[in-house]
Amino acid sequence: MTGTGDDPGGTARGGPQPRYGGRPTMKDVAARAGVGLKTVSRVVNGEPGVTQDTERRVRDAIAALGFRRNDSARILRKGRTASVGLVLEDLADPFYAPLNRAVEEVARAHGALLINGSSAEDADRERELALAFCARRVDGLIVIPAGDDHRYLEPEMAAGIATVFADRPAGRISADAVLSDSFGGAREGVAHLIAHGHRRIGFLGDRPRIHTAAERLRGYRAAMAGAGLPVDERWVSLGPTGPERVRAEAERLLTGPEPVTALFTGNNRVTVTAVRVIAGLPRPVALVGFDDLELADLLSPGITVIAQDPARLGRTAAELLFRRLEGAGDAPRRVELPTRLIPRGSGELPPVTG
Amino acid sequence: MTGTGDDPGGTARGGPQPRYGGRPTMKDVAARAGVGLKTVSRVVNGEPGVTQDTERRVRDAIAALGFRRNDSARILRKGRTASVGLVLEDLADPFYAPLNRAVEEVARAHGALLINGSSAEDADRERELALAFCARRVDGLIVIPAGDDHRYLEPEMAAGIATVFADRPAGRISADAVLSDSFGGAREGVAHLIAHGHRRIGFLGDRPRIHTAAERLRGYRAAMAGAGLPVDERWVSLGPTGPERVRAEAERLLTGPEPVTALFTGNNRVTVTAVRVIAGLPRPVALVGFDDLELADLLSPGITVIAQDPARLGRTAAELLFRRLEGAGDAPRRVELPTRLIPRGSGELPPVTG
DNA sequence: ACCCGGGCTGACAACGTTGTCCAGGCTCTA
DNA sequence: TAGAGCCTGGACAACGTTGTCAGCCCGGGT
Repeated sequence: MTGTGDDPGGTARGGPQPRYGGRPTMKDVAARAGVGLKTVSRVVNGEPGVTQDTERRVRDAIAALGFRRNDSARILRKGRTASVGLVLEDLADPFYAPLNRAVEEVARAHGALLINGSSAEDADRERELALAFCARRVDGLIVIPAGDDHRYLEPEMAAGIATVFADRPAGRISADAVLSDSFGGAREGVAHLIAHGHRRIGFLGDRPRIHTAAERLRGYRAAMAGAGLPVDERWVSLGPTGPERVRAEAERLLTGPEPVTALFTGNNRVTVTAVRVIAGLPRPVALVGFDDLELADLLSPGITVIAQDPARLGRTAAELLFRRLEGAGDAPRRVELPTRLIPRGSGELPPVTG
Repeated sequence: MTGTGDDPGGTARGGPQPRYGGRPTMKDVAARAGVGLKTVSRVVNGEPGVTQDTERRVRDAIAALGFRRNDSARILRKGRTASVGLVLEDLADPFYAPLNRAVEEVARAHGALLINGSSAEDADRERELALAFCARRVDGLIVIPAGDDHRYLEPEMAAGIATVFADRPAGRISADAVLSDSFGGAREGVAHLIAHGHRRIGFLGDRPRIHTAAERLRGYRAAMAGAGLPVDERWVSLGPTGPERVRAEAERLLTGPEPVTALFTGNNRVTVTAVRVIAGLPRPVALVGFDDLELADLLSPGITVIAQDPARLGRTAAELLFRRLEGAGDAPRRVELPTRLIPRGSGELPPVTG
């Protein structure tokens, strides 16, 4: 009898089930409560000017129908979406995940939802995501750049979508950016190795078109130059950070007639691979890595790192974003957050050859 | 002189700039191109029935005004949002981050965006997030439950929002769920310790109202019972997984007159803390942990774990979700994914007392 | 008896898009 | 040359909500 086939009501009890396919609307609630449309709107939004009795009737109707306000319509009408978009490289990366979470917390504190996506270090995909978020009319956008040309965002920013870049600066446009001090951090890390007696230090980093990678390389060179040490270009390896390439490069640097006695690794993925390679060698190799790692203190030796604070990076970027949304209209700002050297053993090993 | 000629190009120069506050709309584009509104819509959506010449005029106008379709309006009109919501415990948790990413990838393959949020293991916050996503009219919802009563989602599900639960089953409603075999995994892990000679095995887990925690405890008891071993209730510690409590409990189990010789830890956070405690002890303590850890193989001894595959969990849940969205209407399904024991050393240590 | 003010309420337009439907002009055929 | 049929383009309503504004009712002041 209650066939699912031609019975429109389907789910609930009897009563005036509205509109076959969809959900009840304020109009339906109004009809059931015997009030006007706008009165329902007032109740739903907690606006004043509704008597207790009317409000009760409306609330009963809402409960009976299972009404929930359609935010799409609300957004269309009001123009603000109370949502921010975040484009990052990889949601699953242990460096970006805390950043993601920090942005979420700030958004939440401002009553906004978070839409996010991974660019997979692909400029086209970054663009595609950012523009999709803009089409959804996010109020603001935080971008961790994969590409190096962000002019495509100019119309959106001009149209009022606040945009903050994080971890890396924007390319070819002027915009807010929140960065870590990659140059200073790398310089400090390499200087630390030099201070422990190393002269032949390898650098394993990401492709130099990535801003942070270029900065870290610059820091490496600055530290070497500052100590009056030459850099053999064969000690420098830049490229994709997949385990295979990094493994091969690490092995190349650490074997052969004149191996390096220490490695500086440019980010967490590279560090992990390098640690695995070193673990397979008979002699100890000093290592300092950029980015902290969970459990880094439990290895023997512990891994000495230049730690960034990804959560702080995200929080700072999000706070700047919301300040912009609240009207701060001064010139684009560039915030640089400090890094911190955490000595744990691997960076304090003396040079060993052979 | 390029083709754009003297026309106001990108952002904002002269020209018929419409509507002071906002962005250009299809109406503005239509006016500028000298065509009807619907023709613009057709061009934007790649619908047939527009001559090349007209299309060019429209595209020029779009470029000149910096028009981008407002997806809020589109969503309102079409009823589908091409977005899915994901409620999980913590975006930054190394277990959930890959799950998040996997859901994103599947959503992307289906042309949908992802909205997500962290419940922080709080039932109210889970509810708040899920309902906020519903108000945005996500097409589907993936929930990693924090609470144990999901009846609040019934109206939404009845109204057509497909919902899949992941990692833990729904409470008090019937719904799709994708789980790991917590019971079997824990039983196997504890049996592994027993097989290596342990008789006094401690269990450090999360609050038992969390389904996975209860299942893992059940697995522990089953393994002990299966070997005919008694369980001293002082060996079992359930509660919040903050480092302080876990540290105190681990120390309690491992010291005193009759300490346990091995630990089974109920999730990645607990494992990490337990490893730190053990590292501070003079004698070796065998350990098997639920959930894999990055670098677990590099510790000495390596950490033996029961590995789940969080990415697969997310992928499976998302695929099931989209199957539902494409119309699969059969009864709620419960998928259980296997776990895998990865022996690395810590689980193979013999019992040592003292 | 009349008017005024304030508190409630509802009718209506608007947000920007898409689906429906019809008009006009063209080509093709008889 | 007229009629049929196709192609292109536009007018209009609808999606569900909120802002504006006007109307109603009631009590109190004149």
